[in-house]
Amino acid sequence: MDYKKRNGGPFVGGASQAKRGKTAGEWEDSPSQFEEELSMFDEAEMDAEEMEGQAGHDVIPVGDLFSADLNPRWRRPLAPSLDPSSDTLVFQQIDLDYYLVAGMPGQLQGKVPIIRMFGVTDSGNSVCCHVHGFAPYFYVPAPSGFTSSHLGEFKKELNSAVLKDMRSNKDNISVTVLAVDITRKENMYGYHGKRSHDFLRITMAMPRLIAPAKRLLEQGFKFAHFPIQGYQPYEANIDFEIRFMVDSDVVGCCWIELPKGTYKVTLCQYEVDVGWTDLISHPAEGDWQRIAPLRVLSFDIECAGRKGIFPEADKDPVIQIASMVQRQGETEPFIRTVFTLQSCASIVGSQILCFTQEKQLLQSWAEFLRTVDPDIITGYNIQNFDFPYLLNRAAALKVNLFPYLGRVRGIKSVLRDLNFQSKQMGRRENKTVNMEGRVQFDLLQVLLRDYKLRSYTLNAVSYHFLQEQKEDVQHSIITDLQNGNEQTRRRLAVYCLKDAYLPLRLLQKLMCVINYMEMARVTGVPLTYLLSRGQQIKVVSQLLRQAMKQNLVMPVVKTEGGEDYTGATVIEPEKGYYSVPIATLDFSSLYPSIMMAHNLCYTTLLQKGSVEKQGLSPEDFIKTPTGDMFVKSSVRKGLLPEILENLLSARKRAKTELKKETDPFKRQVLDGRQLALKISANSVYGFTGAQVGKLPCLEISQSVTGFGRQMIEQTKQLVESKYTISNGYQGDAKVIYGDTDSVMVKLGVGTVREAMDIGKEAAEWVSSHFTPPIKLEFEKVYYPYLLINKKRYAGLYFSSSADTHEKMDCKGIETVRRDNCPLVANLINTCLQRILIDKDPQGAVAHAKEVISDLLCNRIDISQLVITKELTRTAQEYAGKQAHVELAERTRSMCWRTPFPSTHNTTWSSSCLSLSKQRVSCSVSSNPNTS
DNA sequence: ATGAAATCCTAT
DNA sequence: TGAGATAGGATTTCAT
Repeated sequence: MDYKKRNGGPFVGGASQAKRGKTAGEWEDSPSQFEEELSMFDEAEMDAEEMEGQAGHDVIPVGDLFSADLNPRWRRPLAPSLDPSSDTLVFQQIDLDYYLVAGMPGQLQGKVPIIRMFGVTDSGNSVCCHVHGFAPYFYVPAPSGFTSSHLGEFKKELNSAVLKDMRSNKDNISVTVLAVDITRKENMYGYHGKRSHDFLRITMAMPRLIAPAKRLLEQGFKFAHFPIQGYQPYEANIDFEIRFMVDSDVVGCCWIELPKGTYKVTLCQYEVDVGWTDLISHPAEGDWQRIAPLRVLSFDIECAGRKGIFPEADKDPVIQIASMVQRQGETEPFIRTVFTLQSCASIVGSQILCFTQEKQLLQSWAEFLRTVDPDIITGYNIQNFDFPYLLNRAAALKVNLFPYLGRVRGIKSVLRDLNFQSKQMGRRENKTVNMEGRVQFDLLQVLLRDYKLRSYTLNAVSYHFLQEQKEDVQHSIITDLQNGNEQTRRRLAVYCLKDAYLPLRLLQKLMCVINYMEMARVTGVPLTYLLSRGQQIKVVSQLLRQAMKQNLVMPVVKTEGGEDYTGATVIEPEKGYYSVPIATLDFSSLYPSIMMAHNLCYTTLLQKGSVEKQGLSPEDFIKTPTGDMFVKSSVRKGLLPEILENLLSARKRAKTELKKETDPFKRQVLDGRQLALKISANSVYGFTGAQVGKLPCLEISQSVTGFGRQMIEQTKQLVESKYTISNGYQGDAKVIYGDTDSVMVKLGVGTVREAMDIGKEAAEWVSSHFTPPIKLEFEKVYYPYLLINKKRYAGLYFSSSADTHEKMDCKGIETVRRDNCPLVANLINTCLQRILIDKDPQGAVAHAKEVISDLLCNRIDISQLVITKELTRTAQEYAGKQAHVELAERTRSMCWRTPFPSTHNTTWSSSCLSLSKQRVSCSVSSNPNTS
């Protein structure tokens, strides 16, 4: 039930320590390791391919003009010609949007939406596929007495109401409602005896007309002789892209086939048109799990800022842009270039293009991007810095051909501010740049979403994941390097290249592309949604797909924050130091398995009075611990349990396939898949409890936690009742702690081996008391174990072997918290090691005293105390604020308190852990004068 | 001085 | 116009 990957341990914090700056003159001495790496690429290519008169390390002085023809390798492979009447076209779709065009013949002056899918074929050719004929729609229940004879009147009245509602009608639309049909559907919210009703399916001309039509019908609508009434809308809040994907069974990043004779080619590298019912979507199974050779571009820019001032696009020039391009699945970038302002000495393994005018540099780089035609663009903080800066700079210099960065000719890329806020991530101001057909994969955003780190600077992150760092160039000297000679500019170019290279390496190491693609495939949403939207859309997408099979429709609910509901139980800990093995038993996937075991779903919920109304007998339904009622699966199987079963069985399949698979690339895909499936299963519960959400249902979420509370209590009692001396066991078992889905048990045995054996037996025995698929599993043994408080403990972790511990596991203690400086984390960590590993509490106390005394006597270099109190603050470095660290207060009160009741007055007693009370506090202040 | 409320970040 | 959940410890800030 953890939602986020964790930072490995306390010591990676050192990553934020930059190498000491080199002094001037040291630059030219010896090539850096990175330069050697670059030159290796060059050699590899010299061997691999005949040089096409285009050396990899050329310096090209492009004085005025620039031509993509100079660089044949930038282009995509030549596209074999395609005959729509005899060839099928198969491609992997990676992005999807829609646009409006002047309407079909017969429809005056209106506009219709066309879905546009972008993708890549197996041979690496790009595809832009226009999907015609799909229109947005929503549902309302048909009023009583409604027959097909009323359709015309309803449509006419709604159409004129929507027209009247429009403030202006610039497009001169005359038809807003395209069609109204009667269809049998059932509301998915609540069990009503499987009775379907007449619904009106209202098809609108454009996606943006859905909202006004919905509002008008909701507020009260009158037509023909029917009385004025409000209509409950259904599925009127579904993004058009999702609507299309659900209806045509397309999932994110799946392969699409256009059979021969169904499409036509209109333009260049496979720009095709097809009807929406003609395209074939392949489920991501077997061969269709593969990934096309996507082009991934990573880039970084350098600006010549003024001393101490963060670069401003209207004043400070862009002086270099480094780019690296790699095909997904390959290990090295095949394009490595730097565009520089003024001359620059050559760098083996990369191509340098020098410009005398900044305007030409910018325009040429845009041309370069369009030529390379990347499917995915990455970099570090490109979303909030590089792209906005480039666009603003191009606007300031009036480089009019610059801001066309997408794959659709003529669409200008514009900068917009976007406010994104969620309870999870707080309020975050973001910028966006539209780039049709390309997925922007800003590595900083990925890391902020998926990893909890102490620092998010590129340097720290690279060190953490790659044990590698940036080239050593201080921001403050960039302008000086630019104003020097071609050697100093070369130094800058190497730095810039590395900043483009590191994101590429990280993307590969963390398998971001694969993992995100698998998530898109599993949940059915476009790749871009995964980075720009929250968790809910993924559940909505799955829910709609499952609902459609059963003719169920999803209501639009008004979002209204209500009362919080009760969550999980945390068993009161028996605090203390345990020098005996403690077994830990966990319910695996607790919340998903509760929902499956008890068939909890919107479609099975019995609302007030339903039992009587449906005439249900007590065997037909259950009453949950919170008093809510749901029908059993024998009456109707819920959608959510179905979704969860699919996810978990698919995960099991992926894991068995993973065991068999030997190809490393396919293994990565499978591993990404099983991870995506697990995360997806865990987010279903959160969706039902999200009170400001698309379809909250507190009856479900509070029942889930209610069952959970009951189960953990029962588990405690079962274990303590069976494993007793009177039942022939070595000791009386005692549950000393438990949180949500786990219990820590002192079994009264002396060895890890025994604790494991009894633990396994106990888990199995307890499981038999619960409804499948609920399952309690033995997970690990802690020996010894230090239980400080609720959600705060540490212990040596045994699971695979009874002989050696795998790690020292710390939960909730300062060592894992990022709001402490590393000094405190290190101190506590050392103390814990003394206590748990060396079994020497006096040693721990001695160490703590020593550190404190060193601190008080100024024997500790306070530059060690680089802290990142919160990640937003680190992120601010990108907004230009230099974090200046100072030691505000050396220690607080030096009191030593006894943390445990005197019953535990063992040698442990005066625990060093009380040091957390006197932790060193550092304050971070903004000081622009600091270099 | 003292306690309540707000803030932060973790556990699950 | 888009946002997963609650429990809970430790510390800081604010009000009295």
